[in-house]
Amino acid sequence: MAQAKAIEAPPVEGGNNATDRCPMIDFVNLVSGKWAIPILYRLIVTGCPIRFGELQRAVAPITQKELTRQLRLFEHRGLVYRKVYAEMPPRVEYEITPMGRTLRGTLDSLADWMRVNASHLIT
Amino acid sequence: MAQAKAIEAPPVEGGNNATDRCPMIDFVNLVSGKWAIPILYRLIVTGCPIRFGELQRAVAPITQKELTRQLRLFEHRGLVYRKVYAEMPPRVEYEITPMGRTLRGTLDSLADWMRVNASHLIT
DNA sequence: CGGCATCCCCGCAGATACTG
DNA sequence: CAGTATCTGCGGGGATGCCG
Repeated sequence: MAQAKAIEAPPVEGGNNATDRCPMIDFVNLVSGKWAIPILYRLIVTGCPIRFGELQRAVAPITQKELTRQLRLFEHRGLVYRKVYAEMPPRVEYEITPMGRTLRGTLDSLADWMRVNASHLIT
Repeated sequence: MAQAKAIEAPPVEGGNNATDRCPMIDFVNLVSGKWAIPILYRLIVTGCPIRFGELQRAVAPITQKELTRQLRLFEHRGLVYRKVYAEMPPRVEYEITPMGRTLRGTLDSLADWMRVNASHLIT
């Protein structure tokens, strides 16, 4: 099931893109960076549209630049919706997409593991 | 470093150590870097001692330097055993620890998600 | 308020060569 | 074969300032 015989990667026909290896590499490429997972997880547990500023406070101390960058990446990859309201002052809301939501179980598991083992790990 | 201020850390009951924030941040700190998760996962699915060279081939195309660095980090954190044989030529074997092994379910889930969704994701 | 633009630092990570 | 040393770059990501 979750086996990965990476070494002798069977030659995939056609111009398969870079996702021919271990799925872990794909995952790291997808959520690389210090803030990607925390942002995603926040959007998932929130579950409803959330404003930029509120999100930033929730994932503090991230900078606006980085939060914007990551959100744009997620939007481009179909993990996050972005909704702009033509108001004054401006309002922008972000929300996890159904596909993004399917990460919930995995990320919960991850968070649980971390909560259990954080105290045993040397920093 | 990423210390800054604990903006609005909700008071957690009991003795509260350095891991007072979102466990996701701890996780990213633990396995930051391009190769950490692939290496760890490889050691987990292998399940038995594996030589340095073989591990490197399995997680190709990682460099020796990076593989050494990550393995040392994992060893220091109690996720990986390191066993040196006084032979000629030298032989060093690495193995996942029981604590590291407990990550299996989480990482399997992660890999499964990636396999399912890789094709839907814009690179 | 959201989000570009700019400047800049530092550490991940690659390439290469050398040692026991 | 495993590991170290050195050089190098690239980009993540922080700080600040301006604009609609």
